[in-house]
Amino acid sequence: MPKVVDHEERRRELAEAVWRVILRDGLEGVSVRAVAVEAGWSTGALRHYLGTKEELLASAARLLEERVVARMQRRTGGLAPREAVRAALCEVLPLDEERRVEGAIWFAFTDRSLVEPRISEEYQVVFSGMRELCNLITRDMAEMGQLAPGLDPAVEAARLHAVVDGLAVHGLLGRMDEAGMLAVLDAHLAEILQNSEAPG
Amino acid sequence: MPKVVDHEERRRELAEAVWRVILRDGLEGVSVRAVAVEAGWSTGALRHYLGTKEELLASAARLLEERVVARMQRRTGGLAPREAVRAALCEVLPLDEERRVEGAIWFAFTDRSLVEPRISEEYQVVFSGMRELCNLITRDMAEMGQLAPGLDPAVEAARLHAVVDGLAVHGLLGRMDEAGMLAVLDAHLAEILQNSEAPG
Amino acid sequence: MPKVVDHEERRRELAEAVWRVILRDGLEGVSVRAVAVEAGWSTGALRHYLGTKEELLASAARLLEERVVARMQRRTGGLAPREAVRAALCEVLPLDEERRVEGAIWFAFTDRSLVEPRISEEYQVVFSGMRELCNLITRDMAEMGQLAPGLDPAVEAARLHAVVDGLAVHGLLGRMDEAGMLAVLDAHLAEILQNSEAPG
Amino acid sequence: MPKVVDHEERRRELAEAVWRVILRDGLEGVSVRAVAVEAGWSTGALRHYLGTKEELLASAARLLEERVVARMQRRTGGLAPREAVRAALCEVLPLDEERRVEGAIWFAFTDRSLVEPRISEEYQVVFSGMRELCNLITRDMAEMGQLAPGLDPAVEAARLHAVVDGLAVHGLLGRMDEAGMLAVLDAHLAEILQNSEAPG
DNA sequence: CATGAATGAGTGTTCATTCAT
DNA sequence: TATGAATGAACACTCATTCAT
Repeated sequence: MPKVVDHEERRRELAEAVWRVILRDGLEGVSVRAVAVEAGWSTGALRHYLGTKEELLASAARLLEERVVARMQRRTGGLAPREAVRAALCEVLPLDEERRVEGAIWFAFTDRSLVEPRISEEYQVVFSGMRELCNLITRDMAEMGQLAPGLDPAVEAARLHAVVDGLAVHGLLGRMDEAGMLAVLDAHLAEILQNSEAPG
Repeated sequence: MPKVVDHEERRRELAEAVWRVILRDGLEGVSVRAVAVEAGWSTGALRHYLGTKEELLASAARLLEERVVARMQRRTGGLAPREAVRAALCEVLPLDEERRVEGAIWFAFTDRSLVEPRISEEYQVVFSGMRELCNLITRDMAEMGQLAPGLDPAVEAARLHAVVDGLAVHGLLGRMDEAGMLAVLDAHLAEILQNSEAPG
Repeated sequence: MPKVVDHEERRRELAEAVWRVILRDGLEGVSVRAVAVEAGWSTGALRHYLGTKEELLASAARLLEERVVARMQRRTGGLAPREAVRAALCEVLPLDEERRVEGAIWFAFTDRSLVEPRISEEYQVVFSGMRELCNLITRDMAEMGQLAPGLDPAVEAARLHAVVDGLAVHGLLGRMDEAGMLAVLDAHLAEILQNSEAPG
Repeated sequence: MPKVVDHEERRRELAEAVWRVILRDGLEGVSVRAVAVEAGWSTGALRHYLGTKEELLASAARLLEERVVARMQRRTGGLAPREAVRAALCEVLPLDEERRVEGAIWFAFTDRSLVEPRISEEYQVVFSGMRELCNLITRDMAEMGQLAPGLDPAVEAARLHAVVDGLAVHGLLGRMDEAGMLAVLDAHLAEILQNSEAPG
């Protein structure tokens, strides 16, 4: 009877090893060997679960989405709609080391997906997930009467997405500090969202 | 008498070869050899003009800035302020093939500068140039009374920059078409800029 | 189960390949590729056993010391002190093909360690081993009353070392034949060592 | 009419440039380019006088002999025989920076001549010059009755040569300081030379 | 005579990948 | 399943040398 191995579990272990390597040596430092050593495996063993370096990185990308989504749910629970929106968006800004690492990985994949269609497919879920979140936000807010009058929810979703991703890029580049990112985000939310505590 | 060679011209040729390689294989695909082949030179010949790979990439980054700035100047001349603003910003959105190419180069360098401080320094001029443009726009508009009331020019410059770069990323990823980008840009400008023809 | 390989054995194989390359092309001719070809391996395979060129050379230097020491022990066993001294010193003179080869290796490393501190460290054991031998000889002879009167054992050790290394150099250069080297060595030993069979 | 150039003068200029490079970057740092830059010439210009790198180094070797001989003559003039002998021999020991550089070059050529017969020929003059000096010393001293009784002038010349070259090697290796070298040299001279002030 | 542009093989090293065990 | 030995091409960079001008 062959040994039973949980492939999915193994892949997650590997993805986490990839992350640790990225944290330590930067994204350029990711090599099959380095990941194997980090995970405490032999180089050959990786091939059973992740055939190529590309898949290795892709698994790290999948982990990215899982982590961000999980953290969003954890941190927006129980919040009022407006605060939940702000909290959710903050989860994709590089406001601390954890999110900076995620952002660097997000960015690396964004770049790669420009020249590698296969990465692009894998990566689509990340982009679409974020766009969907923005759509939900503007649509729900519109339904709740909290979107500023005259704004098109679809256009606003795209604009919000652009603002957030643009801020993330600038933050990752070290050209914008945490306070700066939050100031812009808050200015933007203030503008597109009605003041909810509107009178009686 | 030795053959006379215009070093600056050669460097430009090389920078263009670097661009072609980046477009084809991504920035990761840029190797000294690949650039030499692309330019039709021998590998050793590169050293006369660009000593290291770093310089090679830096020259490609400089070319980017030169081109965008030149085109902005060409296309905004003679326009009214508000139209000039829109025209200038459009020059960094991937609205046609030429700008898509530039955007891909911009993106590659943005990504790379995240993990390579040296690239980061060389690349700074690109980021700073764009940020400065945004600062000029919001400050001038504020001085002309065309910035919407209650907005902080500095924050708005950062927000505008974020919107534009975010749009560029989404456009480059093929997740947003030209019309979409323009719709968001126009929505944004409409919101932050006063209608100037609003007298008594 | 992976192929089992004796790393130490491999390193010795490699060290011997390094020797052959040094003998053929000089130490300057030692390249990772040349050694790989000489050993009949692929370039990449070397990295399993000897990570860098430095380690490659170091292993060749270690082999030198091992061989000379082993031969000295083998050939001085059972000899009377004075004959043992002569026999030991003869082991570092290029008196036959085997010792000429070793001498060439010794010389190459001596030269190289002049300009490369790292090599120098690795090579120290060779120099120190020989100096220690000379120290032992003069000290023991002094204790046995066989050192010529008025001589300082420490200075004599250094002088003996100089004579032997000088002879080795001249022999390696082909400027001195075996008989010449032995004549000088014997003259030197005759001078510094008392005639032991000198009683009443 | 072609420009008249003193080739010999040029070669000397180059040899001195080679020396400066050796002093600055070590012997490994000698490259055709480095020498050309140091001499203030173009790389191509070297070819007119010194076709290959080998010739470049050979010219530096010739300079070596000239310098040592000139210094010996300068520093032994007017000295009593015994002091002149000591002074002459000191000129080939690495007792100061100038002589250390000479020694390093001497050693490099000694090494090279082991594997490159052509260098060997060029280098012969250096070895033979030194051996001849030693022969002169022991023969003259013997004729003057200052050689210790029972010593064979020819063997003693070879021994003296070996001691001096051995000391030079050890000094160059940094394993023997100036005082140590002089102590050994003096011990050796004391032993082979009669005390001259020993009348009746 | 002299230039310096140009060549292309060479350096040590790293790497993703393959495969016999 | 799992190992790690082995491959060989690729990397940036250096170099002695050639040659058109």
